[in-house]
Amino acid sequence: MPGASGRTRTASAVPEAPPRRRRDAEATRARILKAAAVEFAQHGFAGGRGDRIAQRARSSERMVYYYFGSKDGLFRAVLEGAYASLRDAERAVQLDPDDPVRALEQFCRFVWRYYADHPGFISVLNTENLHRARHLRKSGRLDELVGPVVGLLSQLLADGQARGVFRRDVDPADLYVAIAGLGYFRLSNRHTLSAVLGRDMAEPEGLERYWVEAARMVSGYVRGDRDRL
Amino acid sequence: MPGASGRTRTASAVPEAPPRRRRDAEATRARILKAAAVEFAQHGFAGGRGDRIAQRARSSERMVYYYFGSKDGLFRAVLEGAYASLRDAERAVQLDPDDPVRALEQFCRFVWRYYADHPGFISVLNTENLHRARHLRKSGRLDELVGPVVGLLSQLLADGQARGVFRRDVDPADLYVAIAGLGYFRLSNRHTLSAVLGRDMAEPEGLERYWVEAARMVSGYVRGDRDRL
Amino acid sequence: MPGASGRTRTASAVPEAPPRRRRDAEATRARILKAAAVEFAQHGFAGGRGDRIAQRARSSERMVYYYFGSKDGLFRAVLEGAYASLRDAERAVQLDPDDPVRALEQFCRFVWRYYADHPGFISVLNTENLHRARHLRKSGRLDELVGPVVGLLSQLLADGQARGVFRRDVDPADLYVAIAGLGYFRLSNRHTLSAVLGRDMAEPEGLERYWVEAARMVSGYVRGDRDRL
Amino acid sequence: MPGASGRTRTASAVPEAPPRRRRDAEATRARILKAAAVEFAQHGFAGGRGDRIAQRARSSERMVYYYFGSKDGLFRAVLEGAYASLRDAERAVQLDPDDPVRALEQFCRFVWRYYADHPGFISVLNTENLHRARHLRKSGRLDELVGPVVGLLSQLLADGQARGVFRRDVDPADLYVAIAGLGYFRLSNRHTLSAVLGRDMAEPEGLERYWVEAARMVSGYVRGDRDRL
DNA sequence: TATGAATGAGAATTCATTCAT
DNA sequence: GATGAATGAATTCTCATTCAT
Repeated sequence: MPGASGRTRTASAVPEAPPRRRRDAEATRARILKAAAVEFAQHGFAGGRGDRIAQRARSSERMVYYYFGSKDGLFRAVLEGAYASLRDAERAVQLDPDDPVRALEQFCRFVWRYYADHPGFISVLNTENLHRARHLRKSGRLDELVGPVVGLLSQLLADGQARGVFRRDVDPADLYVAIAGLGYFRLSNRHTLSAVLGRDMAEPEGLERYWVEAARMVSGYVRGDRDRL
Repeated sequence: MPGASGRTRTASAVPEAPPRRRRDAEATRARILKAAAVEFAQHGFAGGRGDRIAQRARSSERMVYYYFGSKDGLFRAVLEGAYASLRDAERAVQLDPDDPVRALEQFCRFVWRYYADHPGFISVLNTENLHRARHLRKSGRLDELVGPVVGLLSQLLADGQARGVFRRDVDPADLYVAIAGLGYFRLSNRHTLSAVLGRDMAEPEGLERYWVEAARMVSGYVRGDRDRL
Repeated sequence: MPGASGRTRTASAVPEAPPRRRRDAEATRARILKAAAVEFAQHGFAGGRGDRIAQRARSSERMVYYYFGSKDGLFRAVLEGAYASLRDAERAVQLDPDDPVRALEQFCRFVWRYYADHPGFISVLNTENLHRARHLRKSGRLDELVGPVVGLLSQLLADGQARGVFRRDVDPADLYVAIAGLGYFRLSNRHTLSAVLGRDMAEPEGLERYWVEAARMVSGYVRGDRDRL
Repeated sequence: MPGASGRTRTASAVPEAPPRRRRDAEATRARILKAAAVEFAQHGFAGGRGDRIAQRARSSERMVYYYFGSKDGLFRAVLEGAYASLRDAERAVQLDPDDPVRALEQFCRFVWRYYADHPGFISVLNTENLHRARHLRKSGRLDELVGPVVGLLSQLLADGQARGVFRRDVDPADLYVAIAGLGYFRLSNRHTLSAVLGRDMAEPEGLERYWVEAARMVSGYVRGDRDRL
């Protein structure tokens, strides 16, 4: 658990240990949220257990309710956190401004790598979809959270179109869904796929090879002047 | 349940006999299985409730245990049923034997339509992945169930390659994953996507438009001689 | 606890011990209901504890939910039982058919004695009124439960009026409320009254003396030709 | 709270001083007490919630404990307030000193109207009786609070007896209980009575009609020389 | 005087499962 | 083959209250 390592009881001489604030509400809340993210990612919403969350957060079940009100409230906070993290990452993406083709590949890579690096994100999204997005719809912070997602891709597309390297009849949202799907499914369903195909879907080399081909697929499609099927 | 139908004693000639006990048992079992499929699809494994299953099956919780032993056993049966249904559908697919390009599109369409027509399949797979495929691995019927999935696509690819219309460096399993992902993700995550993108991801016209483009993407890639990105 | 006395483990020779039926659902249910009546009478609805009920019923909390579904359901059952008991008692009252004045006094005595003999009835009614009769209104068995209450008094009044011994302008329902109030309040509020008046309101002699006067009050009023105040 | 008002330090001459702290404290305390009275009247003691009280008082749960020490202490304060209010109202009653019969009716009317105007009083008394008057007995202010209640009626009775219009064998405490019961029960049990009798027991016209008859009943009884039943 | 953080104990209710016939 | 009764162990959530500043 990152951040948890430095929390020693007696203030040691180690200077980078942050001075534990009074009765550190923020830290307690954050630990609970983090623990909940792990728990829900591992077990889903219905399978997520309050006592395990409390234990992992080195807090009590009571505190979970103190800060988040209910299991639903807690899950909503986890979900919002997941979207907020993605948004923050998106804001930090660097896309080559001079080469739309390269930028598109960078975009794909960013999205796919994000999925690979954040298995909890996938799991929480799947769980939320099982619940027909009811937590998300109750959130109120939706607009704030969703961020640039498609915007980034739209710009990129427009840029490529202006430069004449991308076809003009591509719907940005649909393209986004396609790109996401190419990366998401393989990881989301890696356990059943691995069982069925007899090959570990998350294994780095295989994943890299897949991403290369997937990027080719996307790129070819977006540039794809000639293909009429 | 496939294969279960033939388990009746050779039907006697007496027509006015009341529906045989054996039949009732099979029917009860089938109703429970069906109800469980719906329940697990709607609520996941942990969220699935025995009493609701019993009620929907017009049976009792006791019978659920009588026939399936445990909740895990029941879920496994549901999962096996889901794979068996897909396998049966796959066996029935008709692909144009003379036109690999067309056959590839038919293949994509089949897969995607299957997902659209069987939302429970998606949900149960997601649930099983949350559980790291533990039911599937315990199944024992895996080989029997998985069926031709990739085989079909491999053949198709080989055919197209032999005819010189498909590139030769395509990994069938990876292509399968890509195709599946293109169709799966949009439906699997339709609730969060709909909330975020403000557009119903499962709406028929939008879906059709998306499939057209996705098929183009796949087709272009597989044929895609020239594109080196 | 009536009925509980004979429940010996090994069937003794005592013939009046009812043979404990198989896994006696009816008896278990009845024990829980009885225990709940005591608990709610002592502590009200909110103050009533499931574990105490289970313990007193020599059963488990789980069984409470098995038979009554919820705390509200249990309270409703208790309430219905309370009304049903009153109704049964009312049905059994013997009023002098030849002397309305005497019958009226018998009626009062019956009502008041019922209150004195069933402190739990008073307590449960008070609790239900605190809850604005929400359980009663949800009951569905209301008509069946309420029974002859006012009917009995109406008849009695009509009889006395026909014989010329009762005044004609008496509203039966209002008279019922007055009679009930005269007996109910003293017992319902006996603890605060006892504290304030420094005298035990439920003490038999005092109660008897009070009833005599209260009956005089009612009787004088109903016969009370002359008094115009 | 009576007597609490004079606790400010002798007001300084500085007029532009912000509202004094002491005053704020009193006001907060008063708001909490008021909110608690409403809460306990609505939900009883066990059902009364500290957070709702705090919210209604625009204060915090912490303050409730700050001022009243415990839930029991708070309820005791509410109860004492209820009795104090009744006592104050009793002190202000105007009874016709020249006409005992009229005075008796005025007394009844006062008591009954007080109940009708203070439903919270009834509810809190019922709650306290459920708790066998334990808060009242712990109060210590009992004598101070109970006030003239029966005294007033005793005097009235004595006066009427001296004038020869009231019978001499009436016990004042019992008469008080009878009068109170006549008015109390109808309102205390109005929800169940309304459900059972199908008529709103608190509806003004019906209530007035009832009171007229009840007063007749009391008056006839107290004057009631002749009636020997 | 005031308050945000924290909490142990316990509340109602549910879950998957087994017993006994 | 079928079923009603029963249940131990959670599980979510609440309650009244205290701590630390």
